[in-house]
Amino acid sequence: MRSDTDSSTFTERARREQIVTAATEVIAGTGYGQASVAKIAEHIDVAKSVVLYHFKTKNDIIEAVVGAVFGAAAAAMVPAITSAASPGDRLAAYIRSNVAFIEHNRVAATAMVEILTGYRSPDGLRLDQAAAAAPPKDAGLTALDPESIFGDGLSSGQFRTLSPRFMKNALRAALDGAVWELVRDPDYDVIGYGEELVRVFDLATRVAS
Amino acid sequence: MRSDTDSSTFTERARREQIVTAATEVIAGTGYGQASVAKIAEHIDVAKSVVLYHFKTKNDIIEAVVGAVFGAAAAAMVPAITSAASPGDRLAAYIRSNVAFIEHNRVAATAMVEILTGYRSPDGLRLDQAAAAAPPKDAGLTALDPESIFGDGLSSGQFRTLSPRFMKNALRAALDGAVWELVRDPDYDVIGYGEELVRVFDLATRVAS
Amino acid sequence: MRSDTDSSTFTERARREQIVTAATEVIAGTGYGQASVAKIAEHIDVAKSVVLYHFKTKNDIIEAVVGAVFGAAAAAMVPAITSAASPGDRLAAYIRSNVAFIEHNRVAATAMVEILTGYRSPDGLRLDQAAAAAPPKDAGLTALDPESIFGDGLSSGQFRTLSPRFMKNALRAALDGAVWELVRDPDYDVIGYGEELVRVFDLATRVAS
Amino acid sequence: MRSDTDSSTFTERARREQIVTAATEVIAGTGYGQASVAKIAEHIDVAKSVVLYHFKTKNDIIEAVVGAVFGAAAAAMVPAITSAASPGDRLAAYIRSNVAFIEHNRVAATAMVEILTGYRSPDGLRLDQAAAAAPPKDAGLTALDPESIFGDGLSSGQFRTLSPRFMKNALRAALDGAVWELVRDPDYDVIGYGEELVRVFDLATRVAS
DNA sequence: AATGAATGAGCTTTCATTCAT
DNA sequence: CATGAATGAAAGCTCATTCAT
Repeated sequence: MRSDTDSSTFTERARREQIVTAATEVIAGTGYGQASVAKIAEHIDVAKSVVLYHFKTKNDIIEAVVGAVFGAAAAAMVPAITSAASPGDRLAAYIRSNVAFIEHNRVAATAMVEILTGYRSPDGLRLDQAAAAAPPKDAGLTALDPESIFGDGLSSGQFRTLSPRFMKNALRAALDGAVWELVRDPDYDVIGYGEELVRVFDLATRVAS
Repeated sequence: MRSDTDSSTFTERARREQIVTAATEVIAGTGYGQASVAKIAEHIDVAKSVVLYHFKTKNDIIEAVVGAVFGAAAAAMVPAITSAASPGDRLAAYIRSNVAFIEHNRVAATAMVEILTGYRSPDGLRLDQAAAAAPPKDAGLTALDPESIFGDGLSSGQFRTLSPRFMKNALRAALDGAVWELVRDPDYDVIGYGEELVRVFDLATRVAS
Repeated sequence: MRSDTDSSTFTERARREQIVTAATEVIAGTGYGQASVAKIAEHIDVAKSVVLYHFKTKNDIIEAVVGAVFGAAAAAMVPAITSAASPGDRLAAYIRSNVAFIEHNRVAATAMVEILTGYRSPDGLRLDQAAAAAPPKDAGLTALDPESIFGDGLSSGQFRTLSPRFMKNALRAALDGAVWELVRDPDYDVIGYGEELVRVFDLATRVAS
Repeated sequence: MRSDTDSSTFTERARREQIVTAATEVIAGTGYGQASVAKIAEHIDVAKSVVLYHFKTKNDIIEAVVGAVFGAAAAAMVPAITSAASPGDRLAAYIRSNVAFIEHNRVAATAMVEILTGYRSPDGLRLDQAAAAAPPKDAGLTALDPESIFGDGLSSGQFRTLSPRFMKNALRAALDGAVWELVRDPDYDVIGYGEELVRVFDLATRVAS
């Protein structure tokens, strides 16, 4: 259980992955507050200690889950977004790739939102607040901040006069809301919802004709 | 120890109200997960038993908080909404009255979203899922379901062709998102955010000219 | 379980006393390291939670034990010491009252020494190191510091030239050693040992004739 | 994995020695209670299993540490003591060689007292109690029992009438106390303390003139 | 109406030890 | 020889809930 980066066995990596998956499923299934190390262990039928052998603290597990989901989301979304030319196309690509990710990764997406709303660091901070004090993220992630898309559209005159921050907040909330809706109704048409969002934000950003 | 509305003395009602207020503040302050009965009791400097004497279980407290906040929101929003004539005006009134409520009832609004995301019934259900199986709500609350506004606008031809459910989901998510943003940044301009939302949904519902 | 000073019920005080006694016995019997909250509770046949209901943390229990034993020791020793006139008499009174206390409070004395050697604060400090940073103790306790006795004898010329600190260290170690010896051999003649110590320190402090 | 002395390769012996040293340092540094097998292994950057491969149980490690320290102390003290002619000289040599050992082997001495006060065998016995039931020690160690020195001085009339056992207890306690003092204050003048002890025990054993 | 006391279930975490490789 | 993996036992602690007064 070295914490060095390279010295991980195959078995080790497999177990970690298994635990992260289990944690994701338990969090998505029972909510962040109810997800205990014991439940995660039970989920894959190993002793509680096995989980803590591979992760040391519950927090480490959560961080691993967040990293995995965020990484997967970025991998799925960034290419789609960066290949779009205009801010309008980028916005549509952002929305479509995000709902596509949600549709194809329901459990992961649900776990993510659960963590985002339920997690508190020992100091009482939320995940995003705790992350705000973190080192500068890698450049690719800028593509994942819709505020920059709205900013680009505004400064290039391709969007109407709008507040990038407000628009970004509304968009992120609407997208995260898709996950909650999916939890309520497993047959929810997330893709259709996404298309409606594309239309809404297209109409809402256009310059008056 | 009646939870029914009748047969309650004045003292009884006062205490319950006090406890509900305390619970609201504690939940908003520390998050749903960290809000224990003990902390609520401590907040108003009474014994833990006093709280459970008046409410029997923690879930009862939560439900009372939800009822109180929901009632207050309805009282603030319904008049504004029903006094608007067209669907477009009703939509704007809905948004404006909602952000106004959030702005003037930060604590209550925060507690509400905390509960919405953090609460699970003994069977693992969320509050909204649990409420879905509840008796039909009173008629006035229909005004509070934005889906009907979008439906009206659609059928009367005053709105473009759109999906009332998707639009409602997007709007509710955007409005709930304002609360999270307020939690992150106490100086967040919720009213300004609401005005941007009014614009967005106006542009996004208009029939093409 | 108010933490206010006065508002303690009779039952409350009785239980606390019972728990402190139990803790003292368990510590003396099994050593500080082995004394768990569970063992203390089991010792008086109550649930573990009962103990933590009355004391909140294990540390609080230890502090209560230390306070009780130290208080009892002070009550037994201070009068004897202060009623002695000369430094020589005070020294003898110190030794005799201390071994008498040990003889009549074997369990408490053992627990005390166990704590003194085994306890570590969360920061890794020993009890005496942690206490060193505490507010000035009450005046009566000065009598309990043998260093002052040696200092008085030295400055008044009634003792030979000696190092008060070294003498105090030797004396305290010799007295604490009596407790360890008593643990090894329950029939150990502590009083006799004390008399030999009185002789040793009399001979070792006299001015050369 | 032999714990016997024979049939051990060079590597084997080297590892055992390394582990014993590590254990000594960890115990001295963090206290007996906090010294885990994991910490010992980490201290020399090997896997926990390596430690337990060479020692089988934690108790075995402790015993090895005790044996090593005791052996080193004996090697340092016995020659000095046996080369002294009279009981009085032997006593002084005993004290001086002991404090010298402490001064030059702070870590080992600290570990020793930590173990002496903190260790309990599986049956709850202390190390000395457990050792009491052990086979007769080798002859050289008699020199290390100060009781024999006091006994000799008494029977040869070179010491005043005294109780060899009480005197031995007082002396051992005073010497062990030096280690605690050194832990509290790394600058403590152990040698000076030893000289004071030599004086004290000289004055306290002399026949009245 | 109020509350002190008690309790069991559950939480995260540490640890010595076993075992297969 | 060495080690990664697994595990049960136990630790300190929190909490909702029950009960007698």
